[in-house]
Amino acid sequence: MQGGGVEYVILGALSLGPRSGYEIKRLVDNSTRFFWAASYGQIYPELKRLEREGHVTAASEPRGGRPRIRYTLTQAGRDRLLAWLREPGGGYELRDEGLLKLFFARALASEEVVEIVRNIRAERQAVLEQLRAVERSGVARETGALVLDYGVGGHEWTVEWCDRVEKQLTANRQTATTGRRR
Amino acid sequence: MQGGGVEYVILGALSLGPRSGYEIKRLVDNSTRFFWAASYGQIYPELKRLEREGHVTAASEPRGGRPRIRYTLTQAGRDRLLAWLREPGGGYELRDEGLLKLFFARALASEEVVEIVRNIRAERQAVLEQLRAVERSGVARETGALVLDYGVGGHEWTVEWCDRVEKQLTANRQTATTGRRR
DNA sequence: TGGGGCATGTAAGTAGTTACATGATTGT
DNA sequence: ACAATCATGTAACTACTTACATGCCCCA
Repeated sequence: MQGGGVEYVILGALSLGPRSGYEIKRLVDNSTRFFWAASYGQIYPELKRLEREGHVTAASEPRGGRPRIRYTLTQAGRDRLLAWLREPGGGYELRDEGLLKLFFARALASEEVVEIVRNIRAERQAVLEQLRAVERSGVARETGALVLDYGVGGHEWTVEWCDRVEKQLTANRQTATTGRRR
Repeated sequence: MQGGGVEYVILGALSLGPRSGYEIKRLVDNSTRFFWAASYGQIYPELKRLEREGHVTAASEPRGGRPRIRYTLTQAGRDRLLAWLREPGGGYELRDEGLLKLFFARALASEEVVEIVRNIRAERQAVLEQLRAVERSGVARETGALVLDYGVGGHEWTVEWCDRVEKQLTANRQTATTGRRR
C-alpha cells in the first residue's frame, strides 16, 4: 500500500455514494476511525490528488451561500477500489500504550500492575460503549456490520481478559501475603 | 505522551539492564513490536536526547575492534519511567488494512468477501505462530508474560471469529443459491 | 445574538520509515 | 572466502497531526 492509505478510505467512502470532504470526515469519525483514522489534513489534499488522477470528479454544489464540493467516484476510481479489495495483502499495525506499560511493569508493585490492567479495561470498555452506540444507531449496514461485530466481540474479549488477569493478580497477592505459596 | 513514545520503549528496555542501541532494537523486534514498533532512525537519536537530558548515561565499551555504546538508566530515568507507568492514560491506535477492506467489501460478490476474511485469518494465524515461538523461547518473563498471554489469546479469538464468519458467509450463499431463504 | 454545526483549506511542525554508508567479528 | 550478525549512524523522504483562518447557516 503506497501513498499512505487515505486513498482507499476516500475511494471506499465514495463507493457508498457522492460526498463532500466534510462528509467523508464524518463517516471516518464514526466508523472507520476504530481501525483506520484520517484527518482533514489528509482528506482534502488527497481528494484533489484523486481528482487530478481521474479517480473522482468534483462538482461545486453550494448549499445556500455555503460552498460545497461534492465528489463522485469515476469508473477508474471504482476499478482502483476493486483492485485493492482483491489484493491479498491486509497487514495491521498496533500502537497500544497500555500494553507497553504492562510489558515494562516489572518495576512496579503488584497493586500498581493491577491499576494498569484496570486502566486498560476502562479504556476498552469506553470504546465498547461507543461501538454499541454505533450498533444501536444502525449506521452500519451489510458488510460494515461484520466489522462492527468484530469490534464489539474483540473488545468484549479484552474486557473479560482484563477481569481474569485482575482476579489472578489479586489472588496471587493474597496467597503471597498469607504466605501459602512461593 | 509527548515526544512520540520511543522514549518509554527505551527507558523500559534499559530498566531490564544496560544495553546498546542495537540490543534495544533486537528487544523491540522480538517483543514490543507487536504492540509498539520502533526503528533505528528513532532509537539512536532518542538515546542521544535521553543522554543530554540525563535520563541515561552512555559508556563506550568496544567489543574487540567493534564500537559499542552501552547505555544505562540513571535514577532520573528510572523516575521518569515510573511516573509514566503510574499515569492513568493508555490509549491505543489501530491501522488494519484487512478490516478496512472488509468494511468496504459491499462492492464485491460474497465469494470475494470470504476471500478477504480468509486473508485476515491467514495474517493473524501467522502472527499467532510468531507469538507462540516467543512463548516457547521463554524470552518473556514475569509481567512480560501477561502481554504475551494477551496477544496469544486475542489472536486465537480473532482466528476463531474468522472461521465463524467464513462458515456463516458460505452458509448464506448456499441458502441463497438454493433459494431457501431470501 | 450567539453557539454549534457545516464547509474548505493550509502552514508548520512532529513523527516515522527507508535506504544507505561504514566497518568489525564470528562461524562455516 | 563468505554470509550472517554486531554495531552505529544519518539524510531524505513520506506521513500525519494540530492549529489556525475563514465564513455561512440554522436554531434557540
